[in-house]
Amino acid sequence: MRRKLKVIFRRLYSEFGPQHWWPAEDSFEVIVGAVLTQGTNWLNVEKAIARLKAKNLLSPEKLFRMSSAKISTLIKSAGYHNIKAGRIKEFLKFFFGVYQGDLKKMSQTDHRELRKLLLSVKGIGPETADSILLYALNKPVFVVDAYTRRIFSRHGLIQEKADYAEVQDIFMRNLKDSVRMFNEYHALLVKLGKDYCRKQDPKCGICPLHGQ
DNA sequence: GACCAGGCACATC
DNA sequence: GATGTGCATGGT
Repeated sequence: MRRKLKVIFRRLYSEFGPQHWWPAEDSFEVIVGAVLTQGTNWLNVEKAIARLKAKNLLSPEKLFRMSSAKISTLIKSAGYHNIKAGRIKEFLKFFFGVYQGDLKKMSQTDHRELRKLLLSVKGIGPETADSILLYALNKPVFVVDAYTRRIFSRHGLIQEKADYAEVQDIFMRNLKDSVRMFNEYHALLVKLGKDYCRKQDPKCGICPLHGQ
């Protein structure tokens, strides 16, 4: 598996090149984006982020002071907006309650401990927590998403219903503890997923991993 | 109009 | 513990 994971990475990297993830200007934007993208097309997330930015409201302090109802109207394009507004507020309550809204302070917590804390926030599950850890705070955790599962199960490398921790373990046991590698690998899987491995994509059989 | 998208919590069996 | 369902907009 170790070798296979490396071969797949090299194949994807030579096909698509560096992905420069996460597509955001700063860490807080990553965090908001990580919540907004839950079960949602990234294009719809971008619209919501753009709206927050246009109104100069994409800051921890401003959103912390804002009502959920108000946040909800601003992020409408991202879908599930009532739910997600509440989730953003829940995160901010935790963030200000424990770290006074200071990203540096949060980043100083051991990442395994921080992962547990993030998972205790209602609305933050494993993928969102790991996205925050890896892409906002540069911690060495591998992010598993729907594309990762679909791609690897279609290529016979994992069981279709393998759970999150199981899939994550495969990557983290077999790859070096490298933030840069985890960052790029996940981003490349999403790229492959979007281009070739959507739910009923006829191109799936001719993706760049075919035959690997 | 149908189907899908970078999840998660909660109910029910 | 597994499986199903609600949450919702916008693109293809």
